[in-house]
Amino acid sequence: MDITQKIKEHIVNGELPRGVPLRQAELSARYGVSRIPIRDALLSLRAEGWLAPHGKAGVMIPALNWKEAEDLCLMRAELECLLFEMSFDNIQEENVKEARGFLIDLDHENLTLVGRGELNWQFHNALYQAANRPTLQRVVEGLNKQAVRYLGFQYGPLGYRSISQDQHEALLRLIESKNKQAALNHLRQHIEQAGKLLSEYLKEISY
Amino acid sequence: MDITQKIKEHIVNGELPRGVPLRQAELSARYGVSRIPIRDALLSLRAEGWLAPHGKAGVMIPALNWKEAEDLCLMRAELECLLFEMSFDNIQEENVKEARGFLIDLDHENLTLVGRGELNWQFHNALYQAANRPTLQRVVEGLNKQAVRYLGFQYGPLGYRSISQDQHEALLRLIESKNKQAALNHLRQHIEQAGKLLSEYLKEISY
DNA sequence: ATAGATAAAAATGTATACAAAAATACTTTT
DNA sequence: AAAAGTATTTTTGTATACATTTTTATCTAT
Repeated sequence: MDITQKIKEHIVNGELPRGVPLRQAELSARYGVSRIPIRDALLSLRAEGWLAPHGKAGVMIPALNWKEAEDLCLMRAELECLLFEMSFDNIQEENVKEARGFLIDLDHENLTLVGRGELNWQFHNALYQAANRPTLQRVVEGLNKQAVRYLGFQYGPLGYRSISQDQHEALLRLIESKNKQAALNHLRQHIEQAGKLLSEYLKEISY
Repeated sequence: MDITQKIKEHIVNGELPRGVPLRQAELSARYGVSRIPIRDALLSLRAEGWLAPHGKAGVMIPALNWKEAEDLCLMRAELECLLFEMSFDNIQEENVKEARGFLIDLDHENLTLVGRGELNWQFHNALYQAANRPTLQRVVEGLNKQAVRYLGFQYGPLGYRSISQDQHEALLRLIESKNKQAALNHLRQHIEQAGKLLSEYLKEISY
């Protein structure tokens, strides 16, 4: 397994400390590799928004906050709906079938949070494939992968898992019935609702 | 000057070859540093969309294409308007003054393309500062910096420079007169027009 | 005591050397 | 002549060692 993925996992499940600088030498020892691949991982993670600068040269795990959660969901709502609209008329049975496959995988227990986040993205992505818009798709992918950092809350205290699954299934049925406008609205609501739930919760616990 | 910036400069002005794999050893010799900082730069540039994978391990400079240009402008239009709206009511005189400063800098000749792109972003960013939305701002920054790759066309064959400057000045005046809706519309048009011009042009020359 | 300057330490950045993987050239076979 | 397999070369990935920068601790002056 790739070091970058391991570090992500340890960020979401709290095995790595927030707010304090992550030291390359420590990580190097922890993961049993030299500092070079660690540096590569830190560079990538910083570019993806998983790490923030600490001081002049160090990095740290940034605190989760409602504003970021809200921004990520706002952006997802705007861009994913745009992408979904571009895709809708070209979606094939095969795409829906693929998406349903990921939905089944998501029902399994013992998945890591990052793994669950990955499947969640692959479900959505299966529906965007038909848009044939690589750049838009890549940015949306980035947003989804950043949102994974908040999955611990959504699946933990917020018990969002079954709601999410139901909405996903409903979305697939709207696609199959070729109801474009309803599907678009549903997707937007799906994303916005998750965002609201999450940011409200984060606002509460930070007081 | 940072290696990453140098490579960006050489990508936009065509000093580095498109489509073929960039070899770390070559770049290492060219820029007079070891392969480690080169690898760091390539990793960052790939994360920012300046480089694409080539084969299993290499990277290359991707071809410019109308679809990407269009996507970048579509995303900028959606997200920047959102950010600008959040910012508008809190924009201070000082912000406008700062923005005007960047506008003056942009009028100078002998600027590199990347430098010009940087100033262009700083102009826009000065107006978004008041939104206090770091995450949204960071993503918008990423989009703007990717768009720099296309600046060679906009400022070259399309002669977009003076049009852009005029629109920037007009935008500032709309802000000063506190005409929110007009300012929002103007910003959206400013971005969408640039996008259309660019993608139409790219479609033409590729046939 | 506190602020600033200076020295020690710890951490990051870079170079070189080696290992692993990938791409290429070359056979061999059909 | 084309395809598949193998050997060779090239290229990337990683470890170790060293240089530079940054941070922390200590000391001095007010």
